[in-house]
Amino acid sequence: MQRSAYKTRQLDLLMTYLESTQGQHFTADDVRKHFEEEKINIGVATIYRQLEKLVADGTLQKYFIDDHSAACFEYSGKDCAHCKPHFHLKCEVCGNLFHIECEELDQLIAHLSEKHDFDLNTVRTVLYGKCKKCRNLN
Amino acid sequence: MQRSAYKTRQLDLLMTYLESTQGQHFTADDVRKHFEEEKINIGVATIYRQLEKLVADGTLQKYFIDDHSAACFEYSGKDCAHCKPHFHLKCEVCGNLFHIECEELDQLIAHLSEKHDFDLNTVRTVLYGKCKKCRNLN
DNA sequence: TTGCGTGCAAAGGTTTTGCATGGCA
DNA sequence: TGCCATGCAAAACCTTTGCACGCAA
Repeated sequence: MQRSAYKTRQLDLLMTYLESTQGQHFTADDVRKHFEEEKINIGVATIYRQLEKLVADGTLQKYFIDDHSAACFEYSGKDCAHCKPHFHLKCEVCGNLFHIECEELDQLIAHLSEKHDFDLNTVRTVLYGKCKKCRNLN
Repeated sequence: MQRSAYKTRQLDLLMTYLESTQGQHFTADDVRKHFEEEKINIGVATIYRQLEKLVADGTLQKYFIDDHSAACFEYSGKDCAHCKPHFHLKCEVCGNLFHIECEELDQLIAHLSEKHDFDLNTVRTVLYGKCKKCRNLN
């Protein structure tokens, strides 16, 4: 699916919001609440539909955290399209998202491709675990 | 949370089913359907409640694949064959899920731990991409 | 004018919860 | 007997869908 063909008021407002998130994750409901606070009426269906399009065209990243809770989105921005492949580490405890880029992971991509015939999608993949701070808590 | 204090008929039946899954993943609905086929009546609530307890006590692992679909469970069992860290590869095209286990990935775990201070949760983490069959389609 | 985007409400699927009953220890 | 487990149905929750209307190009 492509990004919306039409430039609508709603898409404009949504993009402005996305840019304000500064790479932090948010849910569809966060978006809804944001516009509710701003007293701007945008239907939930529109939010879900636009987010889905933005995920499809790579502007947003979508991933899932715990339980059966809401999906998380992250705006990587336009610049990110030109970045080297990098990974996301998500801490299961504090929820922080870390971006890492290193040779070891490039090797992993090559390894998966050569030995397991698998083309890794680094944008979508999120590595879950415990970060430095949280691994030392208990 | 601890495993059930009481040994009930339902828990017994459930454990038997889990052992039959041989480390393959399944959903709560798979369990429900299994007992439906066997003409054994076990309420959905019971299934969810027992699965949750088994996750809490480490007997089951729980992870999430796609979208807003059902959670996946995996029985690691007493048999250590399935206890070893392994990864999930999910093909974004055909939807197949592959379980892989290899030295390269063990190294990745060590690398993340040592260099990035990150304890990877291999069960929860799902690597997305294209499998052998699907990468050759276009 | 064309057809995509929107809003509303209803439906859909998965999981949780309230409450009375059943059953283990 | 005391509590936990169960079953049922309803509710909760997030997300998708149908449909008529609005609006960009």
